[in-house]
Amino acid sequence: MKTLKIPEATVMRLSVYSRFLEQAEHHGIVTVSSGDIAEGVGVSPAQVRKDLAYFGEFGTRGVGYNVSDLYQQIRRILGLNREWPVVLVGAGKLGSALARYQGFLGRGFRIIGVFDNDPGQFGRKLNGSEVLPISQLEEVVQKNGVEIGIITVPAAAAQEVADRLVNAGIKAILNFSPRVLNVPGQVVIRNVDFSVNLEVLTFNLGLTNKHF
Amino acid sequence: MKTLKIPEATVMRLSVYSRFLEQAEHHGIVTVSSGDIAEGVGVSPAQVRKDLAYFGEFGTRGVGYNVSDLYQQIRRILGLNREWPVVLVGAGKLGSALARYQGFLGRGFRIIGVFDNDPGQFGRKLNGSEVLPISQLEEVVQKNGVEIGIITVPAAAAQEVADRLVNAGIKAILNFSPRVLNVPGQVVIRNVDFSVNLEVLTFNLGLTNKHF
DNA sequence: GACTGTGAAGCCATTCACAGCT
DNA sequence: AGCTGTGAATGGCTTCACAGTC
Repeated sequence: MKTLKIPEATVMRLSVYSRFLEQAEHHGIVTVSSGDIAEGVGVSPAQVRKDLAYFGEFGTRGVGYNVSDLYQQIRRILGLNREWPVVLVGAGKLGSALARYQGFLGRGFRIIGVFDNDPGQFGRKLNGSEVLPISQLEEVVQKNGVEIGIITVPAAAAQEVADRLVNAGIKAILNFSPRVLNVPGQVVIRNVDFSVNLEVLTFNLGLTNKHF
Repeated sequence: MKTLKIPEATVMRLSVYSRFLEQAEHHGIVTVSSGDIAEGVGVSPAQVRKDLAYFGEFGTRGVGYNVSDLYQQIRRILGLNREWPVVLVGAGKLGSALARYQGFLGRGFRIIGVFDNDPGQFGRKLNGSEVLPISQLEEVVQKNGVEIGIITVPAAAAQEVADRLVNAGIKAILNFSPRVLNVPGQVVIRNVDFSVNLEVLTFNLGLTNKHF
């Protein structure tokens, strides 16, 4: 089993390519070149080809790529050729918005449980499932073989929730709280930090005046 | 004006360091070493020192960094030593959640206008401001000198909204829609794409079985 | 003794440029 | 002729290792 390391940037771009291809297929386009994809998503054609080359040869020289073939291949590479059950902890504003977000479903993610520690939230309906007490987290995770958890609790509670998710058997966490979380090495974690993103913007806005 | 290029990863880490320092200050800690910061945010001590070195010498050899000094320095570097008015377009679930998110205020961002094209939304109160028709976007942006816009509309409407923001004079956009946006080169753009983040997780979960 | 600041080395990702196929 | 696949070159970020300072 040769484990060639794939750059994370490549994985993120594959996800974007797959959405581009989904659109292209929807528009009835049969074949695209690396240049078409590149233009559509804002990268270089060489980058597109290199990214794909990590995983095999999907195109035809002189022609390009078959849209639906490549789309399916990338979905398979990303692990999207199945449905992924997801639990979400934190039924506040952001958690509720995510639980109702339709974009996840179309890509194979199904939020099967929303948890909170505020009894006032229990039973609230969110897109099919209802808000459950956090005490039921372990049971739901284990009964459904859930591997992915989303954290949308305030910063102060985030580490405790992460520990609990890991203990319940979760293998990957998407963290929306503005906190650096400690998890065991085998657990995959990604942070989506709104303030960091805004601050990259303000830094760049400031560059015009400053001199570093 | 020497314009040394700063890696974007460095800017993102600075934002994380600043939050770590905010916490440290709050706990009454006076001095920290690069190793302390590194441990707190999960990077190497050398990385912390290199990141800071792009901007000057903020520490004392043999001692470390003064917490509140360094905190203020980083805030200045990121452009956070002022308040930034922000407009948000798209008063759906996610937009409403963001408009109410308290974390922004503490870091100097104030959402002064929320816009939508659905008359059913007009007038709804969101944390002080109310939802306005998109036709008033230009006026609010210009009257308040707004430079930052947040897009939380569905994918199909995102490019049109981006064009409109740029036309109104917006200089930086935080895009939450799952779409690659075309904007003029001088406009800074950052994408926060929930699906891409989840798909990086599923890719990594799949790595255990697959062999690339 | 402890810790910063930094050139040099090492590593990783992107771009180039062209051979190879249709 | 057109476009992919890929080794080689480039560029950029991170780590190393140590001189400099307190």
